[in-house]
Amino acid sequence: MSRITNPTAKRLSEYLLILERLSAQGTRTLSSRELADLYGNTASQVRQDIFSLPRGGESDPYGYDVDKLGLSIRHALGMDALRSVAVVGCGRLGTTLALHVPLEDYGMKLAAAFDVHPDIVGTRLKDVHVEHSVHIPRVCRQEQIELAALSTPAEEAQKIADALVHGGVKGILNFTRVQLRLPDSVVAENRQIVCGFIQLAHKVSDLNNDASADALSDRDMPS
Amino acid sequence: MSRITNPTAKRLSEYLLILERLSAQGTRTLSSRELADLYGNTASQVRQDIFSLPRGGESDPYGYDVDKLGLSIRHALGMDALRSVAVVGCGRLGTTLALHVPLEDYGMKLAAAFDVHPDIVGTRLKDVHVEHSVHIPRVCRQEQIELAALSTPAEEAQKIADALVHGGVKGILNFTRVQLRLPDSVVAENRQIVCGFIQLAHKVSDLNNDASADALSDRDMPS
DNA sequence: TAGATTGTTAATCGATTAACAATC
DNA sequence: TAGATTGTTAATCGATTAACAATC
Repeated sequence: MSRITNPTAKRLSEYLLILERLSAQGTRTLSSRELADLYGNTASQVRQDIFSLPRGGESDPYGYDVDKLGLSIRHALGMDALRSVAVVGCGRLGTTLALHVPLEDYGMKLAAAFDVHPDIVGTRLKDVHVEHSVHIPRVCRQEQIELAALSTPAEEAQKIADALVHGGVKGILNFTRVQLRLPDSVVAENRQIVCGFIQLAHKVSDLNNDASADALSDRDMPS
Repeated sequence: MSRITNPTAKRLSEYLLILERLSAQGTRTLSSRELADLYGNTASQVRQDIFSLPRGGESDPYGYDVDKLGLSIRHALGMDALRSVAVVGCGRLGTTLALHVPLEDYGMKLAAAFDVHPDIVGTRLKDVHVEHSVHIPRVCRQEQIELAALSTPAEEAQKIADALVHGGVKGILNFTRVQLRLPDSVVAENRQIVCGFIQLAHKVSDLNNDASADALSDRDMPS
């Protein structure tokens, strides 16, 4: 069914943030070119991405309706559902995830939280009480948890992941620095923050190289 | 120069985490197949990625030396440098970034932190004092900040980004939900956490669709 | 109408996978 | 040696870009 590839899904989720901002500012309509300029890609790619949505965008020579396009994206990306999410590892990062990520706005809700530390177990995070990680399989089944964010120390990560799988969790957003071994029926999305910094640093050096290469070729081949 | 494409750089940074873990566990050597199994891709892709490193891996029919390969990756990704990093927006997320991301292990160091809140300005984060965001341009120049993590509220994000650009910052790791407008000489890497959850949810539905499609075709075409 | 814009197909580009000779 | 493994080139696959008829 959903023939939305991963690169396209990534961009669609980011378009959605842009569309919401525009909508809040009162913009009713925009063209593929305008969205491309805001996002930093090409109008052609924007149209191709929208073309992959089951419902397309809107009308012909007036561009897209901001709100309708947003709804199309939500629908296509499965945000009509209400998926239950657990946060495992309620240290600084886990707490941040639980408190500051607006899951409710995107078809998800925080439905459980786990930790092993006695000072943290029993405290409250938003609408849930932090339970001990030994209860992961039971509570996940009870609450029908579908997705989990993993923000434990590296040492526990694989064991916790195994427990989540036992609990019937289908997707893990992995912030730990270990590569999880999971059955084929469960997907992980890696979000090691340090890798973000590394990739950024590489992009910056790349930019410098390009720039000096350009300068060089400008020198070598005078127009 | 650096003909390392972005997909390859992403994987290399993740290989590096795996290699460090193996090294700590005492593994001295591994083959492209072993790394592929751990990472979840193909041996061919691992070899292709390593082939793109200026220094290759190591020796012939014995696989790669774990530590040397790690060093090669570090070198290729520019971690020999010591890049100065600033965190802007020292709320929960910013504090987490400053305190828990092991920048020092990857050729970076926290060299400045900024916020606008009176209660936060003047406090200490690791080795730096949090300064008021109005001082961003000056302090960034002083401290030669190259990279910044942006974890402010959405409303301030663009203004802060402009200030960072004025301060000579070359790369921004953007955790805010706004798409930054930046000159061509500055790169951004978007890390909106909510998009991570959305993409994970999409992957999960995709998996379900595949599974039911498989079941269907199993039914339709008996072997 | 003329101009702008989409939807969609075709062409190009880049990234992944396959293949295999060389090596130990 | 035989078997395993790399380095590297070639083939395939998928994603991006270009093109353009249809539409208002």
